[in-house]
Amino acid sequence: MSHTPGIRQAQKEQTRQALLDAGLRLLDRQSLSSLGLREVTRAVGVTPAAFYRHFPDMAALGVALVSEALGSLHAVIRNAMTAGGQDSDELIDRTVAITAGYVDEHRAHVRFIARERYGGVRPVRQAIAAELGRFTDEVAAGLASQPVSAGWNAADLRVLAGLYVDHMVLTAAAIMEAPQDDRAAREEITRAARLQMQIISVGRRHWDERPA
Amino acid sequence: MSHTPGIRQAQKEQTRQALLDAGLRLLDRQSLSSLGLREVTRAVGVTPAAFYRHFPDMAALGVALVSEALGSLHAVIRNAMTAGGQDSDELIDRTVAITAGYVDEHRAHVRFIARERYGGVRPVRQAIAAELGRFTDEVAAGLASQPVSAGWNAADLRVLAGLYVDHMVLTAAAIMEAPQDDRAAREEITRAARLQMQIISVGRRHWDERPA
DNA sequence: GGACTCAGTGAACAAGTGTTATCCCAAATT
DNA sequence: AATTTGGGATAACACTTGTTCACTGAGTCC
Repeated sequence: MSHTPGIRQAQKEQTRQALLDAGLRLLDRQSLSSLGLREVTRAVGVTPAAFYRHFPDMAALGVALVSEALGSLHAVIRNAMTAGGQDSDELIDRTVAITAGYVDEHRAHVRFIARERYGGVRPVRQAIAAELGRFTDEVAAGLASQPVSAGWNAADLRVLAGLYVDHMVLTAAAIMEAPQDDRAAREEITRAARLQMQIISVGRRHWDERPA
Repeated sequence: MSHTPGIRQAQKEQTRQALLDAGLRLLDRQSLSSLGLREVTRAVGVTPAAFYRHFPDMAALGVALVSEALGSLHAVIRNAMTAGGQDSDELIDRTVAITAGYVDEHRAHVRFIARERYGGVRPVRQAIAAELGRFTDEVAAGLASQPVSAGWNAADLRVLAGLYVDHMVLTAAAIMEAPQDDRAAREEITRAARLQMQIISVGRRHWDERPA
């Protein structure tokens, strides 16, 4: 399908992307449920009616933004988990560093996800939940392939993975909320995030030693 | 101050409360940044101009809702932490049960907090962050008074407390998002929440045994 | 090279919005 | 009993909003 690129499709894709970009930028200071169609088209320099050539409504634009924000993240996660040193602390340090780096490069996307995860637009909430669920599956699969996971069943491993994923999202949100230039605050946040991940990991390693 | 109750103040307080109630109800399907002043006054049956007798703008109403939602929770937390059996699993079960019960009784408030924690209205975000910070302090104080906390310094204990608080908020949000009558889904969520708290608690107990 | 497709235009629509100034009248104060 | 206070009503202000419709003109297809 879509056998011919064509000038036409390229131009359409271009203004579609412009709508997404403008929308994301305008969502800096408000949430999706208050973002107006005219507001977006005005920012792009296009007639309000043109919006309907790309999205049926703002909710659809929001769902497209979810894909844009989270779609490219699967590869990152897989890399981070499978790569390199088995040493737990180093893996944690790297995970937090990757998270922090991702926030710097995709600040607006991170804000959007944090804001709309429990936001006022149902289809967007569902899209985010579905995508985070996929992340959880991938993390669970990664955890399962580690020797420490002996004695864990699949269901419990997914719950553990969910804990990691939620923690990652919260950490990203916290970094994003901190003033961009306040290095001390940022260091404090990443320190806390590392510490929390370490606590969870220790709990995982000593899981079978818990009191009956 | 406010030496006389007076019919006047009582009536004022009454419509103020009506504005808060109507606002909270309307926030079921949208977020604060899209909630209109006229929308709220219409729901109460009052003139738009009357709104200004109680709040300078919608952000102020939002901040008031934060107090209403989280202000009464401090006592609950203190009770839950100090009360009863030292047995860890039982404490966890009770904590999750209390959380679930709270969601049932204050569904709209929980939704509001989850939605606006990273929402589009700065003063509201700050109010929520401040209140959750106070919760974290209280939990940290509670943890400090437990024997298991030997060898933990205050800063790290606060980070651990933050992990518990964030987990509680996420659990409440998850319960709230599940269909109200789907008992299976709800049981699955609370099961996961208990398991996750247990992992964290095991990590805490075995903290000093982690590899150098 | 002529027919067709379709992204974007321009204009009009019926509502909706926050905010202000002025007035009213019951409660509070003296 | 006379005066002041202040919560709420009324009405108007100048905009903004989503959606529709027939249209134009460049890109595509045969």
